Amino acid sequence: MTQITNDSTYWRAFDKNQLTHSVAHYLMAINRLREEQGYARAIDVANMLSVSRGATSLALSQLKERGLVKEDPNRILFLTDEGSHLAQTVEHNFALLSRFFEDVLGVSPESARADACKMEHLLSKESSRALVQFLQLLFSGKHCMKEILSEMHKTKGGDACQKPLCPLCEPVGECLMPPSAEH
Amino acid sequence: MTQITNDSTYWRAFDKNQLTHSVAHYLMAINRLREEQGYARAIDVANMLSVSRGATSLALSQLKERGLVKEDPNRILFLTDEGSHLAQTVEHNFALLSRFFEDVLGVSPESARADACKMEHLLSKESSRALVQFLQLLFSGKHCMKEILSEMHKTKGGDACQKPLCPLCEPVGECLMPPSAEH
DNA sequence: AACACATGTTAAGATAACATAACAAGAGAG
DNA sequence: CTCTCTTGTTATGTTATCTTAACATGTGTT
Repeated sequence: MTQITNDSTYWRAFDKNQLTHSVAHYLMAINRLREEQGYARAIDVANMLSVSRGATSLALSQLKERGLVKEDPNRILFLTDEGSHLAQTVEHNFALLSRFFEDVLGVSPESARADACKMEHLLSKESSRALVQFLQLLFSGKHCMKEILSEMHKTKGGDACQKPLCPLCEPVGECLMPPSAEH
Repeated sequence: MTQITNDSTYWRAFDKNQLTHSVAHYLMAINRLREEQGYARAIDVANMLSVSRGATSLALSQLKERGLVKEDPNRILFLTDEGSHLAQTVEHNFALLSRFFEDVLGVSPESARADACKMEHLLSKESSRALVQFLQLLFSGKHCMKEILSEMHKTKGGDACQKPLCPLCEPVGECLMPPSAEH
């Protein structure tokens, strides 16, 4: 019985994510290119993501195999329904998360977007749906929702909690507030 | 001018994260082992994370090089101050995120933990601090905070918004609520 | 002392992403 | 028609993680 606690193998769910950060961005790039310039070629994707043509070529061939991307006879790329659906999901998650970080938590726009970008492809559908509900509620304009939002925006830079831990930190046994030093 | 929009190279901040998902878990494993059984050897870490001894040996030698882990003459592992600090940060982020998902958003415990585990090492300090404040506020017991929480817990499974988009979805131009299909 | 088991290290191979660079193929310029 | 530029593909190398398997070492038992 060497194994005392078991993180077991669960922490590696991360790797087995069907949707990689990089895959998500290839799909979204195709999406955006088609919206913004009407079409997407491999070179356009490479430029938008600032990766080499070689990397793009390899990535796209996998995406074609997986049935997420196709191309027409002139090598114009497009997303299949499945690819399109995935891209949209990730875009929505990005919108939700950055909205939450920026407009609810009051984090700086750059940091909000950076964090959202890192997590956009990791949010489960369940959490995504719940987050939509939550944000709808907060932005419903109701009295106490406004109160919360204004409270968050004025109380910049909270403090660590003291000896009797606050209701948030109490179950953990120590204050969860990170030290204020920057990154 | 092939480059129309620029995600530029910003989306790859993800990769350049000093703290990898796997590094975070090696550090936390050492931490937990020391707490729970008083010491941590490589084999214990391997067992806890369900990875091979080989992988663990390689990972640990990198962590030693980076000055995050050391070992005593009997090969008992311990974290340096820096390693310990990193581990604690990630643990706190996990606690925060899972608390948010489960107790605020009302997501199932498994899903909450899985999502938190994927994102724990990605949350910026800025967002982490803000999230602490926000949760402190929500759990402060104040009148309208209770209202919000109870509202979230009864309105399970919200709906897509209709023609005049709700204040949340309006800036995006489409409803952000994902389809209710599982996964 | 000799063998075996537990633990740690090292080697070789896999996968996912990237880079660079060489090669291929089509399109327009002359 | 040939030359060149653009675009895409392929070959090779790198980094980070993981696996399996072979090797090394120490400790305890007989």
